[in-house]
Amino acid sequence: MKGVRIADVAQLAGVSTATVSRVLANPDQVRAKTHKAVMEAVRRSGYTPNSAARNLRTRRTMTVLVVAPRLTNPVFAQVLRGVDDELTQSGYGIIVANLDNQTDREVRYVDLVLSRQVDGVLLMNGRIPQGGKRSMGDAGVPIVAMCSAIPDSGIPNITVQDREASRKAAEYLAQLGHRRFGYISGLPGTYIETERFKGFQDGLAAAGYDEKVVRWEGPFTFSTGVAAAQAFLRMKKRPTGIFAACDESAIGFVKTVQEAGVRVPEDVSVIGFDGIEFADFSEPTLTTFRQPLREIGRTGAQALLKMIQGEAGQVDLNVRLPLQLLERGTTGPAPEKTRG
Amino acid sequence: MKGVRIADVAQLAGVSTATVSRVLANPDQVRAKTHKAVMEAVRRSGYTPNSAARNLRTRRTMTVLVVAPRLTNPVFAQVLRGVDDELTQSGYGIIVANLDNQTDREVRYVDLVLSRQVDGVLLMNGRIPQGGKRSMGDAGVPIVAMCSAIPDSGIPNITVQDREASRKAAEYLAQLGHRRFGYISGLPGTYIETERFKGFQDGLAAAGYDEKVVRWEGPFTFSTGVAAAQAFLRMKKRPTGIFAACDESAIGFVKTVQEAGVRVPEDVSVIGFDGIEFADFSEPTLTTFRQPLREIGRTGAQALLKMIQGEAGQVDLNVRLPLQLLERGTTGPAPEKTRG
DNA sequence: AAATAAGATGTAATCGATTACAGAAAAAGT
DNA sequence: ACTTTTTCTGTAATCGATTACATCTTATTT
Repeated sequence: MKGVRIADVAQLAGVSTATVSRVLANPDQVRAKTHKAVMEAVRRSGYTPNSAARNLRTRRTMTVLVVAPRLTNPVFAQVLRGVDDELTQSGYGIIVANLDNQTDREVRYVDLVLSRQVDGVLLMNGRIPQGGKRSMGDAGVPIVAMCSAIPDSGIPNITVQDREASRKAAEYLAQLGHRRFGYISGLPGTYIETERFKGFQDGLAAAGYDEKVVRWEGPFTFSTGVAAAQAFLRMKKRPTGIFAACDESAIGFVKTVQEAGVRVPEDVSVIGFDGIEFADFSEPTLTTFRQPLREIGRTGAQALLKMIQGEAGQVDLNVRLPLQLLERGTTGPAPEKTRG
Repeated sequence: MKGVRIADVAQLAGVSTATVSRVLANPDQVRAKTHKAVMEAVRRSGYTPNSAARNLRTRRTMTVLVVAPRLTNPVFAQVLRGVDDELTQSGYGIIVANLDNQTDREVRYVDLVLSRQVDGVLLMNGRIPQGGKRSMGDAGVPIVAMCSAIPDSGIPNITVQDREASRKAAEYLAQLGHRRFGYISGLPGTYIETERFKGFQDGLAAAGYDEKVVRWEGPFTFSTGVAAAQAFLRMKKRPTGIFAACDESAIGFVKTVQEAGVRVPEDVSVIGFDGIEFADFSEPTLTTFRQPLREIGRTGAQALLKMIQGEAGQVDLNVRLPLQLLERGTTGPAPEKTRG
């Protein structure tokens, strides 16, 4: 309620506001004696700079917006930690936009950016948020995409080798003797989903089994896996090698088929994607690709910081980090009778 | 890069900056004709108000800080959604502080509040963040606590009936015939943890078995459950009724003992706390108390908004929401031989 | 000791929007 | 047509910190 201003501190220390400002921003431009007096006045008055005034004058906010499609998805929560590591260290603050998978939530964050409340934006939602006729890109604020690239946007992106990993998933299943395949998608139409599906198809084609893949669609959630499992259970001739575009779907699938008496991995093998912590605790432990989530966040934040500092030229447009296949409990040899 | 100012719009529309400002803030104070002309100029120029200037002048930021102990914990992510529901509707923005269980991360958010970058604070970490000699409470900014109360602070809090539920957990296990009990704690010393442990003890006392409870300590994580399970497995005379202060620990425990050949719930029963989505997909499905997480968030946000609007008197100091016991797969009758 | 350079500090303009107050225009009343 | 009232609009102060520039000290060189 009080409102201690820089002028109050200046008066208390017997100097000008300019000097107080210097003490706080460039301590070495000021004599030791003055410095001490000012710091004492700051302490006594309990002064904290008003950031609105500072932002107005400096035209910087030292704040970055991070857009997540859904924050309850551990993947994004984890990437966020990496972002936080990096930005905190550089003195930047973070505003998190949780879209909860609803595109109409984008609007308000467009305003946030256009009204210059942030110095940069990190997107994990795979598209440039729009609102009315305005786009987040209009402001000229630096943007970096993480997890998903944004095609034809020219926006630097930090992703993983989705395609390569998905291809490997197909090869791995084929090698275990599986001949009928199922694919549980992520949100249809998204870049990330498309890449993973293509990779899986490529892998099957390379192994010579691309004809036989059943595809179940839905968002990146548990419920998609549950729905896929229900469809699976209704089939007469079931696939035995399943690849899910995210761990949550994979786990939803496993749990649901198990309840119907199908054994994993004896009757059906399942591979997930992401390597969320929870995948270590499903039963059986989920075979999956572990993403370097925290590193994605750190790398993205580093790139953004460079752009904010005007070194956009130094930023790689496409960084693709490798994934690690964790061979665990939900995959095994195909059941004898189904082998090709 | 451009920087369209309100003065530019005013010039374009042939009016004063005051009028432009009015059109945007109080459209009914201005003639229809003028309104139209200004809106047209706004559209043509692509004007968006500079929020730093606005915040400086109005002394409000329309932004709220939400402090979470750990964002990868689905409990807090879920509460955050409820907060978001409410604040977004009222036009407020959200800054999320993810402490990642490290107290030293509090510091920067103290500055954030003291420098008036937010109009209010929602705490989920069970304490008032401190930094240096300053406390987040010093600024006179409205604060509301969620999930955990902050004793002796006078800060309004929205919590659940932790104690009542924990007591019920004890009664439930006792009623199933269990006579030897285990308790997997949350972060020792926290209000929430203390409440849950006390409740569990009370319940055991009421049933007459309070002598026999083993306590394993650790934070609210999977790994605490894993460690508890390892200790459990080393015991000669093992408890059969386990209550965990959070679902993640419960799941970590279940998975780990299962790997060692212990059957759940035949050999040991486990009750969790929280009702995270993941608990629906563990094997067996976790018996737990479901918290109304989103409602906690909404209620907390509503209370904070009232305080911001100067109606602090209208705010209940202690709101305690009920929990729902989900009786599921990880609990069952005590093994015959152990019955008392 | 004087001249010059380097360093520290102060003055005042500036960032961009809001709003109290005054003044102009329109509407209503006589 | 002329006041009076009501409704709009403009002028200019204000929010609080930063910083270019000027001025005044202190240090260095000759």
